[in-house]
Amino acid sequence: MTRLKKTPSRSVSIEDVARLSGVSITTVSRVINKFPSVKEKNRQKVLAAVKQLKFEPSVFAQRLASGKSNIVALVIPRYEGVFYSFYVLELIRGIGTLCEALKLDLLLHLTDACSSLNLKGVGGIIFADLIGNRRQLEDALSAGIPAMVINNFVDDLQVSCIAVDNQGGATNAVNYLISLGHKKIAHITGDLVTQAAAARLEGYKKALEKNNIQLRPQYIFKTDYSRGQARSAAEKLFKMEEPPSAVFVASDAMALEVMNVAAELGKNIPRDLSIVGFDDNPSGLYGQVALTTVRQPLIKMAEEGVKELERFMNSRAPAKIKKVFLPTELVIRESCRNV
Amino acid sequence: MTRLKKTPSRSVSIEDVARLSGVSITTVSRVINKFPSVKEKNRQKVLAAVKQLKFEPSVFAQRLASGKSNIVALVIPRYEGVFYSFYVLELIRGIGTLCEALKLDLLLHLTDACSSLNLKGVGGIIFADLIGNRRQLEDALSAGIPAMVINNFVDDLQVSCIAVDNQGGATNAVNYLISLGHKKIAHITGDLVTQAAAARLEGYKKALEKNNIQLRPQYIFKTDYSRGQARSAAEKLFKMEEPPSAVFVASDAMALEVMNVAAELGKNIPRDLSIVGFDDNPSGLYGQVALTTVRQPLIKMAEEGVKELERFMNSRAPAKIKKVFLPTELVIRESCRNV
DNA sequence: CTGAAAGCGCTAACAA
DNA sequence: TTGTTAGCGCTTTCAG
Repeated sequence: MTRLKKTPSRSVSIEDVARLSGVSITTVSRVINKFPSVKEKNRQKVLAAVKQLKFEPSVFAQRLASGKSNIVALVIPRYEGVFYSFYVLELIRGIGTLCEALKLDLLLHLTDACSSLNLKGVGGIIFADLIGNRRQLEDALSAGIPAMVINNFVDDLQVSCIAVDNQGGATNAVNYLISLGHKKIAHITGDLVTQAAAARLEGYKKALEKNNIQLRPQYIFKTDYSRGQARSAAEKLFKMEEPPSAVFVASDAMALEVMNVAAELGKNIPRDLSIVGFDDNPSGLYGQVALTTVRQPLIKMAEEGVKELERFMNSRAPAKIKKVFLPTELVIRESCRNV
Repeated sequence: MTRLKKTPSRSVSIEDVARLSGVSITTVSRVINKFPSVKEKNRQKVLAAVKQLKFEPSVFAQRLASGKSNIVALVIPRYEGVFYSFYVLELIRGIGTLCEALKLDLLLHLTDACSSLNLKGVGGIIFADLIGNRRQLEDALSAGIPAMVINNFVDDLQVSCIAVDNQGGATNAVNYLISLGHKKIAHITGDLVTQAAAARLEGYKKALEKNNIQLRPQYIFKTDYSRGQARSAAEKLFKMEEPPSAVFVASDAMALEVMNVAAELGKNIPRDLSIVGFDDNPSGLYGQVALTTVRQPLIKMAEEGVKELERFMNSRAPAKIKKVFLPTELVIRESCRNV
């Protein structure tokens, strides 16, 4: 642990500022906290002293005295595979950038499900996904700490959440393929331990059902979101006696891998296979044929999550709980064709 | 800002524990901080009370009173493109996981170069890369805050750093190609604003020079690490009147894109082109032909960085500065052939 | 080995 | 509009 103050040169405190500017400590505090009641002249004196002394208030003292915290903890379950996904980084990026702007301290917790978080001192918590770590969420809730869940719809707990409408997105994607005349539509799932992947599978099924297309179990390939498993799935798919004419893939990264396999097998996209991905990962634009995909508003989800949490943190009364689904958008590019 | 304590039920403090266990506050504090001098019997009483009351010390009070902080700030420059790289996520993962284990609070700062960090209260800072934000580092240093730089070798500042031997890695890669008989070796660079990409280019040049192979400027393709630019580079490369027989690519992601382009053009890897990447990104394993690459110890770099920083934070005396290069490892797989 | 007392730097009533 | 006075919850001399 580092000593914050060196023994000889104590760092400047609010008292030094008060002395230099000739007002009381309280007044300095008021200026710092932007109380409107301070006389302009004093404000100026204090501000000048602050600048001259390069004073920065001690956050610890502030938090101790006020009982307030502007620390936001972001909890990411460290399950196998999260770290090879497009979305975690997008989420971190979105949350990190907004916290930076809002002057919130972002505490990153990569937890496994069983460890318990040190909740004391954090002002609010954002749970990114919920994979085996519901207990951590329940702990936070029962400790009365403002909490938010993103990328996961939680309907059985009193907590705000903001998730992507994965099922709707998947349904749209498959409906689109159907509208193009496809009947033999496969699906390469993500890791079904995640809510998102499960919902996409559900959406796929719904779309087929609504259109009276019989579901063929052999057209569903379960994976863990990895490129490796996407590759095996694609290889099997192309080898089927009755191969599908289209496939809806649960992530762009996997969809790209399917395209690679196709290229290696001498298949043409979209002539031999129409493909729709999910994510709107920029990588999808770079291939020879641009990938049609479902855009999910990750950055928006991250930002809304932070804003909503901040609302909680600032409201004296327990804020109203909101559970929202963010819509997706089908981005039609070149990887599908009419049949 | 959230109130940490509800008005009615004050959270349990050290005083409650002292009262319940019948000793002084001081003794409780000693037990918490594992002072050896407490009588075993008292220790037990205190520990029992702590458990019964579910007491957790307030980190703010601790920090305020002791002047110590176990907060580690991770500063990542938010420059265009970092967030599409393999390495940032690896770094976050490595650092996050270790901090979790070491009970250090990880504060994530995605900064732009010009904003100044709120350094007050952090116990130590890790700078991941240094891109336009040297001033932030200098500020930290002159504020006397323990700091570390990772993924960037800094030789003109009194600061410990731990970087990957990118130049050596690149040289090895190119030497390997040369040993296979290649003379016409191209290089697709990364974003030369990063030290890593610049060093890899340097290593490429060194290897050619040492082997008396004349450098051909038209064989060097500058990119920003994006797949898009890798694609254009690859397309140009294949169209050259005298195309190279091998290419050293500054990242695996880009190398994979080169392979995609090759497949689309009906070229075979490694028959028509030998490829070496950089990163040992797991994606490199999934293609039809596994990518030969240079493995860089990202997780190790992250972990060493945290450990080194902790050493700083714990030593009263200014710790000795270390500047280290971590070696890379050439991972030979299937994407290169003899000529 | 233990405890009393003095802060750490700031905020928040309450007066003035 | 401003200042006085208590703390916030813990650590740390310094006596005992």
